This record gives sequence, C-alpha cells and structure tokens, in this order.
Amino acid sequence: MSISINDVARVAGVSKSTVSRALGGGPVSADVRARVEAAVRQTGYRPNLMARRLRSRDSGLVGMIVADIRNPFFTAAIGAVEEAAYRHDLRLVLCNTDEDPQREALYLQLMHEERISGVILAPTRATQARLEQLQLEFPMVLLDRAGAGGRYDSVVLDNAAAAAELVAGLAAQGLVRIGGLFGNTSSTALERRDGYLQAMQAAGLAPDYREVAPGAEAAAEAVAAWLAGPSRPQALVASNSLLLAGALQAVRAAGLRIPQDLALAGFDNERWTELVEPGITVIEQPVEDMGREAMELLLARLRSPQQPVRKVVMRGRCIVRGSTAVGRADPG
Amino acid sequence: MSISINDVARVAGVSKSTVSRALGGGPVSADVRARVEAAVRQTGYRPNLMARRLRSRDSGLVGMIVADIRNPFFTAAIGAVEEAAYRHDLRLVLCNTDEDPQREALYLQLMHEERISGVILAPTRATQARLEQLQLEFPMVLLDRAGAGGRYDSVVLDNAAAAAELVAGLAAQGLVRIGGLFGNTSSTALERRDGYLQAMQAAGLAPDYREVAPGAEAAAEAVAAWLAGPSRPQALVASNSLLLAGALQAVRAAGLRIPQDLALAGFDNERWTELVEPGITVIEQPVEDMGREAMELLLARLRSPQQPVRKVVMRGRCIVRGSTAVGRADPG
DNA sequence: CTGAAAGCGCTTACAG
DNA sequence: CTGAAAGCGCTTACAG
Repeated sequence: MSISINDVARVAGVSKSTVSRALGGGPVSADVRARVEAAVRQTGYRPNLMARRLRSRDSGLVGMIVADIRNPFFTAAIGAVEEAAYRHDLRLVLCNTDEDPQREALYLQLMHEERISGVILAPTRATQARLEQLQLEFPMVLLDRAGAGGRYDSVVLDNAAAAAELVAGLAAQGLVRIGGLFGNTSSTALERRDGYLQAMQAAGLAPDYREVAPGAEAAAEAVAAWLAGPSRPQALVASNSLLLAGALQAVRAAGLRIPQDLALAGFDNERWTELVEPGITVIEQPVEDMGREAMELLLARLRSPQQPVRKVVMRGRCIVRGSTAVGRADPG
Repeated sequence: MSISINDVARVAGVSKSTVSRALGGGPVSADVRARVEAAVRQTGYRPNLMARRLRSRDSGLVGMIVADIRNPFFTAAIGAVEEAAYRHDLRLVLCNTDEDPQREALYLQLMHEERISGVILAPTRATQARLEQLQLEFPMVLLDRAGAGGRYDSVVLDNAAAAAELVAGLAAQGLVRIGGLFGNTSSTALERRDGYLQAMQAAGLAPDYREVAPGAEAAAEAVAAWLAGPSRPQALVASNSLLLAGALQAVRAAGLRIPQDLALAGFDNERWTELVEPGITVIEQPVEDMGREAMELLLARLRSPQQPVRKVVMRGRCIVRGSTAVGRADPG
C-alpha cells in the first residue's frame, strides 16, 4: 500500500488539510511546517499526482504530437519543448503519429481524456483540414505545420521564401531543369512547393516536381526513377532532411557527380549535410527557437484564453555549400 | 464544466455504476449497452483518466527516461517503444535528461508521483551506481546501459564484442596506432572501451584512447587536438554516432584523407555513415528490436513481478565500408 | 443484470 | 493559523 497524506498527517500530528497547505506553500506556522517536513522525510511520502490533478483540475501536463519522431527536425523541436516544459514545471506527454491521421485523431482524443492543459501539434494535412471545426477543450499551438487557417496560434518557417531562395540560387547559376522533391503529407511541403513554383516562374523556368511519402526510402526510389527517366534534372531541391538523404542516396547509386551532374539543395542543417562531400546547401531552420516559441505561445494562451490568435513566422537561413557550386571550383 | 459519467447516466436513464460497467465491457444487457452508447454519443462524453486511474490504481502509463533525445539511437529506440506501448494500450511519458544525473533522479521521483506502471531507463553511470540501493515502487527495465548490476531486467548490446570486432578489423590490416574515442557518461561506453582494450592487447598493440562528453562538439575538439599532437593515430574507433560525426568533422578540418591518412569506424548505422565518402565502417545495433524487447521485458515483469531477472544481450552487426579499407582500393 | 454506497488521495471553501 | 467536511470523477465490492 502506498503512503498517503493521511500517514504524514498522523506522524506530524496535524490534519491532512494542514499537511496539504504546508506542502503547497500555504500559510502555516513555522512549527507545523517543520513537523510536516520531518514527517514527509520520515515516511518517504510522495504525493499522488492523479489525486492532486483530479481535485485541483489542473493536469500540469502538456502534450506534443509529432508526425515523425525519426525526423531530426522534430527531435530537435521535442528537445526544445521538453526543456521549456521542464522549466515551467510542466510534464510533457509525447505522441508520435507516423503521419497517420487516424492516430492523430486518437491522440487528440486521448489528450482530452488526460485533461491535458495544452497541446503542441504538427498535424498532417488531413487532420489540419478538420482542425478548424474541431471543438477542443484545451488550447493548441501548431508547430511547423499551420497552413492558412486561423483558429490556432502557430509558429512556422517562412517556407515559401526559403524554398524560393534555394531555387533562385540555382537559377542564378544558369541551371534550367531544377526539380523539386516534396513530402505529400504536410502543409509545410505544400508551401515549399509553392515557393518553388513561384521562384521557377519568376526565373522563367518550367517546373518539374514530385510529391512522395516523407521518408528517405520513398525519396530514394522516386529520385532513382527520375534520374533514369527522359528528363533528368540538373538540380534537385528536397523539402526536408529525410528526402534530401534519400535523394543523395539515389544520386550516389546512379554514379552522378555533385554538383557537376546534379546540384542538390534542401532543408535542415543536419550535421551530415556538412560531412558529405561536397557539403549540401541547405536552409537552416531555427528549430530550437521554434520549439521554445511554441511553448511560449501555449503558456500565453493558457494565461489569457481570449487574446487574439498569433502566428509567428520565422526566417530560415540559407547555408550555401559545394553541392550547388556549379561552374565554380568545388570548395569542399 | 466537463461532461461526466453522471451526465451519461442521466441521459441513458441508468445509474453511473451501470454506465461504468457498460463502458468497461462488463456484463450489461444489450438494451442498456445501446442506451449508454447512444448517451455517450449524444453528450460527447470522454472519461476522465485522472479519476479512472486514481480509483483503479492503474495509471496505464509507461515512462521512458533517456539521456539524449538528440542521439539517433535513442530516437529510434523511443519510436520502437512508443509503437509497442501504443499496441498495448499504454501511454508513454518521455523524459530527456541530457546526461544529467540530477534530472534523472528528479524524473524517477516524478515517475513515482505519477504512479507510473513501469519505466524504461537508459541511465548515466552516476545514477546506475545508485540504482542498486534504490527502492522503487514500480518495475524498471534498463535499455542500452545496464552494467554488471543485477536487480533489473535489461536489454543491451554485446558492447565489448562489438568494439573488439572493429579493432580486430583494423589491426588485421596492419594498423598499429588505433585510437579509441569513448563517451564519459555511460556504462555502454565503458564496455566498449573494455572491448577495445582487450582487442588491442590481443593484437599486441598499445592502446590510446580519450573519454569525452558524449556529443559531437566535444568529440570534434578532442580529435582535433589529438590529430595535431605528437602521436597521431592511424585509425579511430568512436563509441557512438555523435562522437563519430564529431571525429569526422575534425578529420575533415585537418585535411586528412580517409582511410589513407586515418581509418575511421564507429557505432550506429546512421544513414549518413553511408552517404559520406568513403562510407564509414560501423556496428549496426538492432535498435528497434532492443526497444521492443525492453517493452516486452517490462510487460512480463508487470505480469509476474517475482520472475527471475533477465538480461537480454543482443549482437551487433559489423558493416564494413571504405573508411577502414586501408591498402585496398576505396570501394566508394 | 442493476443500483446505492464507499472510497481512491488529494484540495479547497467554510468555520472557527 | 488550523480542522472537519465536501467533493473532484471515477470503479468496485456488496446487495438484491
């Protein structure tokens, strides 16, 4: 049997109300406080959070639902959110949906059953569409994937601008057949595709892109077929680091040289993008800031539920490396 | 105000006991079951898990405490554990300690306060030492880091054998100054170091190793100094993928060729180890299996608390790539 | 098969 | 400052 507040009360010789107050930092006499503290030590008492939360109607829990825990972008975001939660004395319940809308729905329901204080979510497109009509009982902040919708606070990258910057850089080097490789589950990929399309049009180039499942395997397959096909691109822009890795894998397998045979650029400044040769040109996302900011938005919303919806758009940083240095010497 | 079981009972025209039974799949008449289900739909009722857990004394929660969420090994392990938890209708509470023993202690205490059903832990050495005397109220399974201790079920790699295999491979190519690079926080690193030492001795070679904080930055710094020093190694074995990446970074910065100037090998078959040129020789860990197995051990322990302690040791697979192909043509 | 009652371990008005 | 009482939303013996 577990030790309860009653045991402490008995040992300290006070009522359990008083123990509760002493533990909660309420107004108690110094003598009582000392006796309670001694009793806690003596009994090894640890409060039961289930009971505390049930009674106080505050779960002290924050949920985070991400689409792919194996994507380093999300891992880094989780780390930042966890850190922030820890600082605010909140616990983080993590859910991984593997881009499955059904699991997203299930987890959102579960969050409700947990009477969670708030949720940070990176939804699939499918879920995103239904989010607007959803009547949630807790505040939610969208991270990385927000779309145009307006009901939720969100923190995202300026995806279109970032993708456009990559394309513009390639076009400026005289490349013409610039292909795009985008995930097919996130609004983020959609926005990057739009930025790609706009930049291609601005450069007077004909777009050519593929949308694939957002993992390295699917990307490798798609790119392998693409490279073997009739309209081989001169450059490829991939919309996340997993797609980028898959693309690189296919390029290597095809025996093509980078950047002479194919220039390559993508998203997320993973360490390996600097370790391969030549290094890969990427958009670096301020992912730690994004995670922290998402938590800040959530806390602000919890404090004042009625405040206007905020959308924080962050700027990516383009890191130019050898993979796009066409016509120049490889700096690697 | 939230909808409670009382509201459902009123709408269905039965007592809340009956609602509870109907929802829990207990013995109720078909008529009542239908009415309860209709009432649930009508009211939009969702059970309050806090209350349910408090009463039933079963949290349905599994905790996972890892040292570094940014280490892909742990990310993959988390994914596998989460998947298994999901299948068994358990929720996963994730905690990240950043290799900080204080946070480990805090989280373990928290797990108790959550009345968590069980915990999967990858402890630092500091915590590991104290684990034996700890009197936990929940079962715990050690993942990846177990040491010699005997009180807990665990699933680990045969670390010494794996490290020895890497060293033997390098020694077989006539390399003499084979350096080791190990993390300074985990028993895993310790075991890999021991495997390294044994293999060096078996090969009649003088060991030379460094122990560093288990991150890429510290590794890069240490290796940079090492390479610039008087006894530059001919080969380097790194005990995880972060250290390996840091080492590679330093090698690149020093302008050395792999494997001619320096052979390189390490742990964890991250995708990038195949994408760099030459590819890096690594020990692949069956990380998904390890995560799944940890959950299996935990479930078995929950079912029969008195069963003997089990330690599952898994074998790594050595994947030989160009980074250790000294004296042969680079296969990359 | 169903309901009334007790109780899980807390916190929080309410008196004093 | 302290205690007795009520109650958070459930589940689970206990009767019937």
